[in-house]
Amino acid sequence: MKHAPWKSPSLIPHIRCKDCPVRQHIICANCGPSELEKLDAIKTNITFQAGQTIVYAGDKVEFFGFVMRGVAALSRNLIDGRRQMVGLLLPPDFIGRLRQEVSPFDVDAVSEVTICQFPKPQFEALVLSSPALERRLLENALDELDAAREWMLLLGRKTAREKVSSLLVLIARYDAAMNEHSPADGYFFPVLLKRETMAEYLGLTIETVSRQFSALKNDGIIVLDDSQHICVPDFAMLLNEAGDDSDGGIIS
Amino acid sequence: MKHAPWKSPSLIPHIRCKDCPVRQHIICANCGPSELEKLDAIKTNITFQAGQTIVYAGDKVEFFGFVMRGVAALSRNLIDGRRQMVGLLLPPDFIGRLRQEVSPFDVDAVSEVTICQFPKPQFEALVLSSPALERRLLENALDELDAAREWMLLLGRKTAREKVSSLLVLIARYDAAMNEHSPADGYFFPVLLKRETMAEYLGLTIETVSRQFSALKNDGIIVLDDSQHICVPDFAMLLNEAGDDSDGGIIS
DNA sequence: CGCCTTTTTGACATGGATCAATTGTTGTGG
DNA sequence: CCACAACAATTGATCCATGTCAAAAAGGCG
Repeated sequence: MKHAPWKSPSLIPHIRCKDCPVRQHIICANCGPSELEKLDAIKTNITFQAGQTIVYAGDKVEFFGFVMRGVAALSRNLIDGRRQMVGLLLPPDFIGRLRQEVSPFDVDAVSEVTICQFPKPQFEALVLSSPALERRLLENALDELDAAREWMLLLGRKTAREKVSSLLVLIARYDAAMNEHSPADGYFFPVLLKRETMAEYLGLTIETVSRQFSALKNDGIIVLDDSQHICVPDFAMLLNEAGDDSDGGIIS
Repeated sequence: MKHAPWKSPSLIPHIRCKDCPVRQHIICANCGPSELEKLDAIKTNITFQAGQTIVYAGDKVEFFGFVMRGVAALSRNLIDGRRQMVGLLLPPDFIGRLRQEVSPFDVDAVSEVTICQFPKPQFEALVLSSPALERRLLENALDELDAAREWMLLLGRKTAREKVSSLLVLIARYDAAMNEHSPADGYFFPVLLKRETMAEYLGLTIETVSRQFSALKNDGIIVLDDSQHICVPDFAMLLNEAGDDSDGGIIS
């Protein structure tokens, strides 16, 4: 992930804000036409390939951006190279930190990612002048905080089997939400992440993740087509393996 | 913690906003005298004893509050009673969630805690009318998010010894900050948390926490007076045990 | 002093990490 | 279409950090 062969990110044709595919869900949702014009004037669209690093931990971050498409991840390292993913960024999450010079995380593209970015000073000015924008940022931050805390429970207390099951539930739900329904029995979906990425997210090793997949398969909880496509015959069984308290909130 | 003997929380004499000890650091920092009057009219001060639960997970939360004094904690449970602390609340952190009915966490008092609370509807109206207040909330949320992510690295990848060392660094820094300086060699401080609470925070068992204290003591990293008071002869040594990347951000 | 809670320590079990080998997959050039 | 290289995933054998169970010490307090 961190050392993928270098390709430069590609500047893609400018997408006008009024034509933005995710505008309804992003910060600019409440902007009027004149504000959209202003945004258009200062933004840039960039696409990164899976595996590319968008920001290195310790880098000075000169921009502020939104994930428009794809999945990005925040990760931190310990001295000896141990690595933990600490956040997933899905549209319309934001990259960058108000009033903070350097990034405390690596930010990298898990899948192909398109971001919409703004020069930091101009974006900060924008935030000051738009309470609606600020409200958006606050709600996004609170959602991410809830997700982070959910994940702390997983990292601190769940077994490997529960961790892997929880991740599958998360992915299934996200995939279903993309298609505007809920995951049901027999649900079939692609996992998109490779074992290494899952391991970084779950605080496990690749080998343990793989073993848990095999175990869940043997126990009939999941059916593996190839290693990236999964069918869940009985969704309640999978949920049960995830170990969550029944009244627990929705994951992410 | 969860089953401490019941005492009712005490309503304490109303502290006027203009006399509030932490006002500079709290959301009301930017309010003028007239706004303070308004706040005074709707707020309540309550104190909880160490071990009392302020909010139970799943409860409907009717108020929105700020920690004025003491330490509170957010925790989540798995079905079988495994328990993980997912956040520490120190002044001026807030309790409650905009636009969210029920609490996903237990909130309980680690030490004696005084909170300043507002009825939810009125507080939400206040937020709508005050961009400064909203800005405060956003910054607080982003700080908590950073802290949560730092902790995810600890939970997912650190060894027991690194976890305990990290916690000691965190506490020493907090204690030092309270006294307006930085922890130096020979720094002496009280830990305030009992082993059980540390274990819940670190994703460990009580026994493992205790063993790591003994090990750190034997290795001369710390000197234990009684089990709650610690001296760090060489702070750099302790930092080294915490395993953080040198360029890593400040914890919490 | 005796009761209760907290902490420490010991003996042992085990889940997941580590090290290593094998198999499967994808892409490339002949 | 095959051969080969690079990568991804699985599986096996072994080790060790941490959990578990149990008992002993150390405080705190009426």
